[in-house]
Amino acid sequence: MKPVDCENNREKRAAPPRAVSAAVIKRLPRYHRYLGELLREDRTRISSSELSRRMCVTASQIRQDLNCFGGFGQQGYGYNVRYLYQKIGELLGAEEHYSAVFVGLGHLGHSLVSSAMLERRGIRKLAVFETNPALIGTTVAGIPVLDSAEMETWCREKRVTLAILAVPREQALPCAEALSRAGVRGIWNFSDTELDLRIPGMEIENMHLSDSLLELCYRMRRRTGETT
Amino acid sequence: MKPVDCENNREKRAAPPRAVSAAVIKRLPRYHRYLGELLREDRTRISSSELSRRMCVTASQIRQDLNCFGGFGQQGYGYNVRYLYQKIGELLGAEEHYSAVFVGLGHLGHSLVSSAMLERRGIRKLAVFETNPALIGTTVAGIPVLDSAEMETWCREKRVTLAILAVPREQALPCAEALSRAGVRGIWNFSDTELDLRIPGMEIENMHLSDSLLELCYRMRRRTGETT
DNA sequence: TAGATTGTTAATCGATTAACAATC
DNA sequence: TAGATTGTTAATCGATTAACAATC
Repeated sequence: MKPVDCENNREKRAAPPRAVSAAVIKRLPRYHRYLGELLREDRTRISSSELSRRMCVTASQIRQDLNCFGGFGQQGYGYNVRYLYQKIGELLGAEEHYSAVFVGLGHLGHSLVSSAMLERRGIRKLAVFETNPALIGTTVAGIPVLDSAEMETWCREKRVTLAILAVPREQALPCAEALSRAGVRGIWNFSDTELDLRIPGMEIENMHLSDSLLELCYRMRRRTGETT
Repeated sequence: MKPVDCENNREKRAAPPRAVSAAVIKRLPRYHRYLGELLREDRTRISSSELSRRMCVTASQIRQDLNCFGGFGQQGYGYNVRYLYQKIGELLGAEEHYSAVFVGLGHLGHSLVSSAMLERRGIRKLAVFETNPALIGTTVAGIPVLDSAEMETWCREKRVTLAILAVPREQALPCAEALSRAGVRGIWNFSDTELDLRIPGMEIENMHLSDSLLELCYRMRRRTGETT
């Protein structure tokens, strides 16, 4: 596609600085992780080539990726570790202070509620929703367990933006729809089904544990096969 | 790279039927999941075009992907659901009956031990390893909790092939190395660090929960940004 | 200034899609 | 046989890598 040379064009470019591909976005958290490590090692600067060796990617790719978001580096010097970490963190919305609820308190749900990861990302854990009456009214890791029946109204009132979904497959879609109606904007989905395409306007990240395990099994088998 | 036309070439081709790309492999579990769904709906046959509509991919891609492993379909008919499900299941090693151990009994480790997913894939859960003396000697979901100090010897003796790693970051690498020495062939890694490149000869599948969460946060922020 | 290293454009590579001949 | 749909080759597209001019 050739750039049409009308005046508006310049404006358009400014707002969304050209669409960033999904491949690049998927790599951002990894950059963030490695920069965090460098920070812990008290490194102040790093070049794309040194980082590339650490991360086992090409230096070209690092420079190309980072440049999607603007010039974070400095010619002849490299990248300032703290600054770059900070910038990527901002891109990732690590400092947005989202409000989150959990849906489903099985083993997995329980462990996610108890995890410190969300706070570390500045996410507030407001409540857990469950259908089991034996659990409603209790607290888990200091978070109140509420009745799923109240979920939609409650989330709308509290302006919840993020939900962590760990319910059985059958309940996943109805739950997601209720969350969508309540104005929730993102779902981190641990239920073993896909919601992606069925709920327009909702950002969904599917954590398919079993897909991941199957992929591992495939690679293990393939490797054995090689020796045969 | 041009194929060198020596006699050996033919033989080489036969054994690994041409390398299958990582992109294709990553898609296999998803095909398996959708076929499982069709099976539950008692569908006997499906065409690539109908499946493509369901899965929101192109029919071309489906046919191309499946053909990496041989002709599973039939011209003019499509694919037999049960047969295809079975075949992909075999590819994924769903029926290999691997022996697995768990390492680390934090919240996440606990929920993984308690999950029924592994049995469903025909994987045997043999033991959990922990350093906390208060937990050693107990059982979780019927699985004995053993002392991590015994891990290497124990795994070698029992010919463990798969380990599920859910330990703090610092312990991840030493654990993985011990497992490698014990002859374990694959690690499903839930610790927040990468092992990939440091342990040759071991298949590793990293489940980076926090990377996944960060990616979701990025997309949520981006979407809000669009409206601005 | 000279050396280093980025930002960015051009070349390469691989993956996806389209097209169609083979065949059930 | 005619219709449908795969298997497979060719065309397109996008992502990665290489190269180098800009510049700190």
